[in-house]
Amino acid sequence: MSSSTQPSSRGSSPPSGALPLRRSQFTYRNLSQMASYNTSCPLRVIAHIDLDCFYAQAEMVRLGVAEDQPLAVQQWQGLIAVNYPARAYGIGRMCTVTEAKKLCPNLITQHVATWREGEDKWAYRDDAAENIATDKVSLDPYRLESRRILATIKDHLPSHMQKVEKASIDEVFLDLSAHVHAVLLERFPEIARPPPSGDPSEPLPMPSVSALDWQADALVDLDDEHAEFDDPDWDDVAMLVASEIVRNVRAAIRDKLRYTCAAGIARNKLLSKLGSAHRKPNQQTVIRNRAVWHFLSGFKFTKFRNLGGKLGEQVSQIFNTESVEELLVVPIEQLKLKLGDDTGVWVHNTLRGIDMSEVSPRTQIKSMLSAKSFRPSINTVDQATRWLRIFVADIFARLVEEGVLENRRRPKTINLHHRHGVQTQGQTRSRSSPIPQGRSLDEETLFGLANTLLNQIIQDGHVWPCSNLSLSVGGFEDGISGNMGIASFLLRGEEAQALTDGPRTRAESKLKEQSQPPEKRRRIDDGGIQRFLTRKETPSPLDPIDALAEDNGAETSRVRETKLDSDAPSLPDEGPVLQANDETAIGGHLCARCGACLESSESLQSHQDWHFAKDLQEEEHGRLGFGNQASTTAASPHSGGRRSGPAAPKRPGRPKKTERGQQKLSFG
DNA sequence: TCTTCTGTGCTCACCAC
DNA sequence: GTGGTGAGC
Ligand SMILES: Nc1ncnc2c1ncn2[C@@H]1O[C@H](COP(=O)(O)OP(=O)(O)OP(=O)(O)O)[C@@H](O)[C@H]1O
Repeated sequence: MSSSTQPSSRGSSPPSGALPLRRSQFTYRNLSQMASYNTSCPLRVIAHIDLDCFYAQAEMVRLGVAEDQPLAVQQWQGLIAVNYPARAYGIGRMCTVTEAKKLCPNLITQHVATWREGEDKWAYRDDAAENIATDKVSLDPYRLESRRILATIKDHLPSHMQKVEKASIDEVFLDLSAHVHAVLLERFPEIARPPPSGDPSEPLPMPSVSALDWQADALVDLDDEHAEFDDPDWDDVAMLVASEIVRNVRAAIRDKLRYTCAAGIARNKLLSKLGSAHRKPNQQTVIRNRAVWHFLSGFKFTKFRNLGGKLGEQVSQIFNTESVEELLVVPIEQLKLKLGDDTGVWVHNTLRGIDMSEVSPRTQIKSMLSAKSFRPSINTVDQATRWLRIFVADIFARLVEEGVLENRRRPKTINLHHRHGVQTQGQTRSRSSPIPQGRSLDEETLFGLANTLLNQIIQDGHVWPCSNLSLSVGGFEDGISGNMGIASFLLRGEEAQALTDGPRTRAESKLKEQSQPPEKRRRIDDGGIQRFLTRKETPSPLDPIDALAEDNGAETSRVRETKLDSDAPSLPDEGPVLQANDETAIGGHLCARCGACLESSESLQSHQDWHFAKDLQEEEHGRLGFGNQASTTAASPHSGGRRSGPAAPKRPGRPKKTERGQQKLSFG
């Protein structure tokens, strides 16, 4: 149990006993894997940043109230966010406004902004709570603040190393591996040189430091008895560098925007997220690899991502425990037997803190929804139509804020959801339609489409009473595809970033983990290879990347099959990934530049365009302070894409990905 | 304090068809 | 591609 992720094996197995000096457990290859964001790199460093009581802070900033002023954000009669000073009074999300005020008479309860019929903009209104029947909540102030915060975070990372995933309105993941790699090479010239033997599998020398100075607010989790006896190895140093970066990012957020946040730094998303929740507010937690087991063993596994719902419930029922420690003794065969192969392996890995999921460099939204619950229900077409106007105003304003009108990135579909009946029960129905792409998109067009959808729903009958309506638009991601001239590669900001990181992003989306209900049995199979080879989601420049990602089978199989190691601290990963045999076996089109195999000549062309754009970008940015040439390879598809494998254990049961994973297995 | 709790208002991902 | 569900913030 403990031993698998324990550093117990740390330092005990230098590959070559003949070396005179103590060597790192990591190799030169491991080090260079950082530069390419390889998900199985044992030196990978991921950060999770979570804003403290976000909506409450947003209101504090907007209103300019003192830091220690208790404040809660009100939505109708409930509280949706409570700041820490107010929590000290025992006020929580469950409280009603009245209860909360009783607990703390000094409490500010700020109602969220609302839309109101006849007004052309959302506004903060004193009488919002009494107008639940006519007002519609607007969460836009928080979305706008979220964007400023995201921009500040990005601004504090080197322009070509902004691997940032917006995980929710107030959370981001950062893959700091390449950034940390660059810093390491600068600070430790001895590892910037090539391996003396010329063999990348040679162990690195140990870091030339004997103790690491973890700053006061970087909270290092305690290790068990033996841990601190070992000198720091490169993974510890990498975490330390990352914690400095994160501390600086947090300082920028605080100094420029006046927001505080919690952060977790660890080797993957799973652990960094648990880390950020561990000490709040306004603190950061580092979970060094050697501390992983100790850190996890105290948890209930139901706190882990994807185990908080039905799957977690199922697991705790079957094994009669919610304790990580107790479940760790269950053999993988047993987990596979009871949960299915994929889910069993996924649970086994997750319990050990193993998570190879990618930080997807995505910060743009994919859909937008505007909704209203009716209490009491509404009963006429006229009422519904008037709500549609408000939804459209809301959505249109948000589209404008997104810059959708300027960009070519516009939604492709519009969807109306309807709930029939009273309260939260009742069946739901929805109708969607394409948004015409020829002409410019305006509010009236959207309203017309929404009305058409409403009429369709009405025609199907059983409409009234209606307890909920929502309008959404989606399909944004296709906007950047289309025909790809060179010009379309010369995008700024995030779109350019998306292109740059595309390979890895796409790789992730294939094999990464997904969330899924245990019940859905995944079929291993069938559509397998064909589907794998022919899949075409978006004809975008990202595609080549997909192709690049395809060849990670070997790694995938290795991981899935047990050894928790590649993501485990004790075993630096050797990646089997060097050969391109999978691709050639598939019979694709090879890129002369990086050896990637593309699905078609068209994909190859796009891929080559990508290289071109990437070159331009690098030229523009110039070389950053790398100690050597590593930066060239850092973001290039060859290293990153091919090697980086979604060795991720796939998530619980989901079939589609599972299929792909299975495919990969058959390849590997 | 903690998504062990409410309800509402979101966003994303997956699945069958 | 369309419509339904689940999970999380
Ligand atoms: N079920 C929900 N319904 C509506 N809004 C929610 C819900 N859960 C979370 N939110 C909103 O999303 C924001 C982020 O949620 P999160 O879970 O991170 O808690 P938080 O309020 O930021 O507090 P913490 O400091 O514990 O992170 C919150 O401020 C909150 O208002």
